[in-house]
Amino acid sequence: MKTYRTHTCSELNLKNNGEEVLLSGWINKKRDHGNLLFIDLRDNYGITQCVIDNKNSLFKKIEKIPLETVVKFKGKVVKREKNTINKDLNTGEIEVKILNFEILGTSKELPLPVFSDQEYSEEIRLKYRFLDLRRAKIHKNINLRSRVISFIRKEMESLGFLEYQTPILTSSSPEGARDFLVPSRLNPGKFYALPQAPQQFKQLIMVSGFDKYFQIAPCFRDEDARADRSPGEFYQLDIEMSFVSQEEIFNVVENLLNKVFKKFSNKQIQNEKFPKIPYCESMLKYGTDKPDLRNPLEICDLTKIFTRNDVKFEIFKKLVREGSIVRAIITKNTNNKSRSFFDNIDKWAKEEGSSGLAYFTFEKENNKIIGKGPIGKFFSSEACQEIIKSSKAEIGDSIFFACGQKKDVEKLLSLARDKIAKELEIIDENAFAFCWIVDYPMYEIDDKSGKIKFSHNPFSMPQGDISKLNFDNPLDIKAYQYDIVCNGIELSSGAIRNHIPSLMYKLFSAAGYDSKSVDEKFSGMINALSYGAPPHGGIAPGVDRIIMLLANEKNIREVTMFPLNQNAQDLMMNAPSNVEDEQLKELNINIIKKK
RNA sequence: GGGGGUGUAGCUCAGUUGGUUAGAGCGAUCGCCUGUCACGCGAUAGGUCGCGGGUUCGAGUCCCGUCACUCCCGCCA
Repeated sequence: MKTYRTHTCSELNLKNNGEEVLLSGWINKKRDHGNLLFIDLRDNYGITQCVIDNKNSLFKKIEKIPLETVVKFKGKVVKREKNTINKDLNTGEIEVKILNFEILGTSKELPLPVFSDQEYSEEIRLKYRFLDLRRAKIHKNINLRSRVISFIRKEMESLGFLEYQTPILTSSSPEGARDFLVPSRLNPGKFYALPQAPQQFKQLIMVSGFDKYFQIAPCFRDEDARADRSPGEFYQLDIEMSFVSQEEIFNVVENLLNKVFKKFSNKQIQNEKFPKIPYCESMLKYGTDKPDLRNPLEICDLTKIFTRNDVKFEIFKKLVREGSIVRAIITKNTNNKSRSFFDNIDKWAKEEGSSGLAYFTFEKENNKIIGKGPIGKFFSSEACQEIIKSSKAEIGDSIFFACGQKKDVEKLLSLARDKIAKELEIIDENAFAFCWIVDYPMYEIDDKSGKIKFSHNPFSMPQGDISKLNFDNPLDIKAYQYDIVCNGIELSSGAIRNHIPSLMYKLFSAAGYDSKSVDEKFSGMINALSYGAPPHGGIAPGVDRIIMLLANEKNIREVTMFPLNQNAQDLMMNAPSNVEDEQLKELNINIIKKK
C-alpha cells in the first residue's frame, strides 16, 4: 500500500483516465476562479494540474493553502476537454480531480518565488539555495550533472578503468595554488592539506601496478573565484594510465568527450578529431593558451613592417626600436562598418588599460592599395602590400594593431579577438570547438624574481632524447604536457609523467631546487619512483566546466548544488564560522585578532 | 591586494535638473469570479531608499567614507 503517491507528477496520461491516484508534491501555482481552482502540483519529475470546485466541501480549505506547501492529493484522473489541453506538460492531456488532501509540510511566505523565470540576486539564491534548487532551470542543471557523471563512470568502466579513491587529508605541496590547511590534533603544530588534485596519489597508484585509474575527484584550492571557477572546491575526472604514449591518452579522452557532448547536447562538435595546437602557435595566433576556436579571427606578427622606411607611424616605430612588438588582427569585409564600430573597439582597448588599438582599412584607389582610417596615411602602398601578404588580408578588410611588450600584446589581442568577434557576431553559438594545446614549455621565467620556474607540473616528462637534454637553455625544453580547451574554456590539463628519479633531480635543479630539498618536499614520490615505476601519464578534465558547457551556462554556480559565494562563504550553512575556544585549544591554535 | 558594476517594499525593478505624501509588477492579506495554465477584476498592508558622515532651506538623487553582492585583474603547478 503506497502512503504518499501512486504516481509521480509527470506520469499520468490518457491511459490512466478514470483511475483513482495519490499524488504528493509542492503547490507550484494556483489559479483561483473563485468557485473553481486549478493547482499545479510539482515534484522532481514534473507538473500535474489538479482541479477542484466549490461542489466539494474541501474547496474553501484547499483554496487557502499557500504556494510551496507540500501536500498529498487523492484524486481521480480525468481527460481534459480538447480546448483545455496543455501541450507544454507531459501530463497535459489529463488533470486530477481532487477528492481529498493532506498537508505534509507547511511553508512560510517565500523569500524568493519558486515559480518564476526571473533572475534573482545570488545573495538571496544562495541563502535559500533549497528554494532556488526547486526552480526548473537549475533543478534540471543539477540532474543533468548527475546523469553526465553517471555516464562518464559507465564509459570509463567499460574501457577497463577502475575508480580508486584517494585521501582527502594529505600533505601540503610546495608547488601550485594555495592550500586549504587542516590542523592536526594528534600532531600539535602540524597541518594536513586538502588535495589540490590527487596528482601524486594517482601516480602512486600507477607505481602500485593498478594500470588504469579514474576518479570523480574532489579538488581543493584556496584561490579567488571567477565566474567559471568556484572558490574552494571543484571536481575533476581524474585519469591516469600506465604504459601509454600521449597519443593513447588523447584517444581515450577525445572519444569520451565526443560521446558525452553528443549525448547531452544538441550543439555541433566543430572537429571530432580535436586539432592539436602547439603552445607557441596558440600564443601567437590567439594570444592565449585557451583559444576559442569558434572565433575565426587570428593574430599575426607585423613587427618587421615597422622597421620599414616607408612606414611613418613613428610612435610604434620608436617602441619597436626599443624592443616592443606589433601584432594585429584582420577583420574580413569591414570596410562598410561605421566609424563608431572602430572607435568603440579602440575605446574598449583603452578601458582595458592599454594605449588602444590603432586601425585602418585596406582600399583600392587608382589601382593602388591604400590604408583608409586614422593611421592609414602612415603606410605606403608597398607597405600595405607587404602587410596584406604576411597577414593574408584582402581589399575591404580592416586591421587592428597593438604594440607593446610581448605579454601585454598577447593579452590585449586575446581579449580583442573576443571583443571584435562579438561585435561582428561571427561566433557560432551552436558549436563546441575543442582543441588540444600541446608542447608546453617545461619552464618559464618568473615575472617577479626573474628566475626559472616550472611552467606547469614539475612531474612532467620532457620531450626529446632525455640523455641529450640541453639544460643551458632550459626555456627551450618542451614537455609532454597538454591541455584540452573547448570554446575558450580550459577543460583539463595533463601530462606524460617523469618516472625517472635521476632525470627528476636534473629538472628540479634547473628550477633551483637542490637534490636535498627535492628529497624533502617530494620524498614520497621520488622514493616510489625508485622501486620500479612504469611509464605513465594522465589527464584531468574539469567536471564542473564540462557540465557548464553542456548546460549552456556561463557561471559555474548554475551547475553546482551548494556553491560558495565569491568570498568563499556558504550563506546557507554559515561557513566558515567561528569555533569554540575549547576546539582551538585542543588543536593548539591561537587566533591573532586584527586591529 | 586592485579596478568596474549593483544596492529603493518579501522578490524584480522605475524614480526626471536636488523640491509636496517615494511608485509599478509579482508575492502576501481580504473580497468578487466555474476552464485556467504568467487566469482576470477590486481593495488593503508592506519602505532605516545598504550603513555612516557631509553639502544644502531641502538629499533616494550631489560629495566623502564604509559594508554587502557580483564581474574582471592579480592568483589558479
